[in-house]
Amino acid sequence: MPVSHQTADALRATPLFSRLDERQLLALAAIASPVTLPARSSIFMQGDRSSGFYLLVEGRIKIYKLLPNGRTATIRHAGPGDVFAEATLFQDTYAASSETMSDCRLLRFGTHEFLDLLRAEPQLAINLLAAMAELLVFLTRRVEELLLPVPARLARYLLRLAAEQLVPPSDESEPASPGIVRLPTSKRELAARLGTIPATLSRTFDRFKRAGVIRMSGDHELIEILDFGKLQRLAQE
Amino acid sequence: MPVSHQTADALRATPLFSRLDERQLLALAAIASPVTLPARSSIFMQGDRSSGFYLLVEGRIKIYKLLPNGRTATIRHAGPGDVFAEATLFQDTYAASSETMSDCRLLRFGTHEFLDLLRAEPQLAINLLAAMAELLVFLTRRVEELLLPVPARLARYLLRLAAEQLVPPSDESEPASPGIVRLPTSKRELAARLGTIPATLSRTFDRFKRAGVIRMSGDHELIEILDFGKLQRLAQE
DNA sequence: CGGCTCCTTGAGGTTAATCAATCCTGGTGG
DNA sequence: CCACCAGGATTGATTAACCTCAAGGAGCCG
Repeated sequence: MPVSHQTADALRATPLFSRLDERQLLALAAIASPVTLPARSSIFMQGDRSSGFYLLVEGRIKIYKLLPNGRTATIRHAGPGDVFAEATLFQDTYAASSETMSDCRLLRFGTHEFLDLLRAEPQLAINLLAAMAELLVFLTRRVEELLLPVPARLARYLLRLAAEQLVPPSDESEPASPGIVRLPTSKRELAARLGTIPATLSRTFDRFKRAGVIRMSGDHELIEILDFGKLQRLAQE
Repeated sequence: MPVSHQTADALRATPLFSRLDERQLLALAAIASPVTLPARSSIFMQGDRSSGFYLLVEGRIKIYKLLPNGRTATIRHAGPGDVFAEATLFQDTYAASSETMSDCRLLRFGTHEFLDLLRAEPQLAINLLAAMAELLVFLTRRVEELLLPVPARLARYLLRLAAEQLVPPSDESEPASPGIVRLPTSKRELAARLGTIPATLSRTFDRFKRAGVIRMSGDHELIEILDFGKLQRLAQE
């Protein structure tokens, strides 16, 4: 079984490529280059000449921009099944930088080859449009959120996390207790993701704790939400 | 000459629909509904059931979200030739609200009809992808900018304005003097667009004036950039 | 038991929002 | 022609949020 076989499996599991038939999947697999990277590797840098976009098969990555003052603006995080740098299909340089946050397996699609495929397969183009539409909505919300105070941003993040983890793929052990969420990143990364700094995030968590909204057990990545109502109120600034 | 004829003209002038042949343009024109709105009209509201997306033929509009605290987050402005609410093709409600900032002529494309066309015309899908890619880059920059201090945001805005107005369609009288830009919106709208409030914007303009970076003549919408270098430095935080 | 790295806590300063006048400027009517 | 009015724009004083810098834990691995 050639590499492209397991590649096709990964493609099949991706919303972007669902609704494609075997023939189309194989054509895709044929132009996909598998990439494996350890944690904290740079995938591409803002301004680099674009060489294609990526499907994240396994691991977590972040898209960010370096701010002139040395800080970094995290645009978004991505996990398995997510596609990133799609915009590069129509731009000749990357508009942001990207780095793995854990060990990652990726598939890279060369711009030219993928565009050819796109022209031949309307369904693929439409799926990509749908994926980009989702991203647009996400970024729109992101802009909105940055105008809210930090506690509201954190509250919204926690609520979203809770909503996502309520219906988990659940091929895992824990039955995902309603009020308990697991932070998928370090506090440092979360602070960046929320547009703030670790110190402020820490204090905000503390305020939530003292307000009886959340509780943190020994494991610092587990957060129990005690009062959804209050959290929702906090999310409204 | 039916309405669809002048509609087709408007379509032809739009990047999104360039590269389509006559037949395709007419098909598009057939499903486009002309809409005329006076200034300050609501086009759609966040949460409304989506009824299609828009091409702005004439005028200026803004896309914004109402924040829980009463303020509003301006996501972006749009002008003639711009398309907005494209994401709605794949979402069943509008993710943000939209309002005219001046008298406007628009073309509305119904979701269902446009999707049909999209399936039939790969080139159309690819053009739309390109447009969405551009928007993604724009929103990415927008997220980044909101993490910069207000003076840097204003500086970047002015620099972008200057860059745009350097190569104007120039079917107008003024030869677009190198250092003079015209604000396309009121200060109030600009403040919202920059994620701040009029008072702060005013003070920031004042700082720029006192630093010898800009000058404002009698007409308050005209700004002369005296020191591009300093402005660029300000844009870097 | 160091020596990491990550997170937290503390003191202080800066930015920008808020609240509230005041100032223009253009339009209106006396 | 000028007084007046309404809107936006500016300015001022104050407050609150949050960043900065810096010092302490706390866990983890050699």
